[in-house]
Amino acid sequence: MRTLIKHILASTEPGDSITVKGWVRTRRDSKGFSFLELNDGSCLANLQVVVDAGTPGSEHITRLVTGASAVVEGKLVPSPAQGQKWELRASRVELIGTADAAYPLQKKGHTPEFLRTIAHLRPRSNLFGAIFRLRSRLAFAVHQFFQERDFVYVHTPIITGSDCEGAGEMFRVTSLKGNIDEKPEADFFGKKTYLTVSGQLEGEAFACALSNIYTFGPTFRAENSNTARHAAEFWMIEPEMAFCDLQGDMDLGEAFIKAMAQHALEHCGEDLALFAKFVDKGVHERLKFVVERPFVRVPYTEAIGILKQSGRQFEFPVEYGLNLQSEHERFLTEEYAKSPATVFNYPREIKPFYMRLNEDGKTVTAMDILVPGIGEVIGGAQREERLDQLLDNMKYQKLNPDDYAWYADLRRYGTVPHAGFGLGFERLLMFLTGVSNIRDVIPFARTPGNAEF
RNA sequence: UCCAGAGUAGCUCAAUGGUAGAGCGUCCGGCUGUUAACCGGAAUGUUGCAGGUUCGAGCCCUGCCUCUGGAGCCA
Repeated sequence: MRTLIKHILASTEPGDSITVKGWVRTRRDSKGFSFLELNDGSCLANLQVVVDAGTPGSEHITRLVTGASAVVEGKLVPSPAQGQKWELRASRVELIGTADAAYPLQKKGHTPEFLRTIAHLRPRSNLFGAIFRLRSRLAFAVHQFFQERDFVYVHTPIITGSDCEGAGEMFRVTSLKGNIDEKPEADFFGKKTYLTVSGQLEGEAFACALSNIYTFGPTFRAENSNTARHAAEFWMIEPEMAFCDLQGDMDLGEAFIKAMAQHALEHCGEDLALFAKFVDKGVHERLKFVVERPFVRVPYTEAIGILKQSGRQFEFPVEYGLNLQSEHERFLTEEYAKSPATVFNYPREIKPFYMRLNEDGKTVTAMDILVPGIGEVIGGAQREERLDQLLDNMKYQKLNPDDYAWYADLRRYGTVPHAGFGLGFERLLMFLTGVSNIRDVIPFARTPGNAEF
């Protein structure tokens, strides 16, 4: 039976007849025997295997090169040399698949840019193995966080028929050939359909029945964004809470980010250490800081005042009614707050129709959580639960109420105050790892002009 | 989409307008309980693509492509 290397390395005592299966990272030959470094992806560390000349299978030792796959049986013994606690003394080696001289991964470090061009092989590198193990672990943490709080996981549709959610450009889904706009009624769904840009509206429907829900799934934006923080396909987490206001929403967002940082520190130590070494020296301090310190909360109007009085020359103007630019967000979180910052109560005119109008008639119950280095990771709001006001908001934003009839029904029948937010999973991962390009925290990135693999 | 920078060996990078190189990797040999081992030797190029200037272009000019950083849009 196969044992994963992470379990072998965690052993407290030696063992007989252990079987490992994995890929050779490097081989060092000595007179009469060889060292193999075997990795199976279960952890960052390799297992050192000692293969004596004459061991069954060792006749193929020269083909057990970097990148080759192998099965090894042997005894786990304490290593007599420095550098590792355990080593496997092989009693049998089986070459499964060799790798020729063209195998592109060297023992030396590669740049993430180069590894991106071989996305099918990069999970075999230390860095990307670590990133994707952490991604998996954090996906688990997301579910754990919400399930422990009695949130119900809702699978919102990926194909959607509403063409005006206002969250960005959408990808068209069609089975038509030729001119796809000519007869939408002849299309597969009998109307124009798109890949979802957000599960929020559907999430609200379920929150208005199951109380607390969350979604966690792929989301698509057809925007021609060419930055290190945008992808055309990304994973979004969207909780929605019935009987909840903006305060509760901000509390949840803050608790969530803290919980994710805490989880990474507790469960991803070995991989975090690699990020600290090669990606971001301060990753541990940053995560601890986020866990320990309360986030700073600033109303939008106050944020504008802070920016104006900062004495700082900004490239973009700071004025009430204008969106905060990257440079403004960066100042607020990195220099003013020196911690994550939550900005709330934004002007009505720069936010979508579904956000709740405040008593002042000018601002809405929106909130953004900004983190140092990344900018916005959470955008959320208390939703407008008053039917009349919702319809008024649609008119204000020049939207057609017919397109949102079912959404308005949620206010027509048993409406409740409710709130939620959206969080980009990849941006969270960037924050937790220090990795600066979104293409490097998603297995196969989809960006403008790039759908390789 | 806009601004800036960069494309040279498998990778990371050198190369006054004048014969295209190094380190690593690869291959061959040696040495060693080794640790991104070490020592010696060898092979490896349409200098991103297409034009232009010049006696001569990796280098200068024009267009295109790709990548990187920043910006916008956002998560």
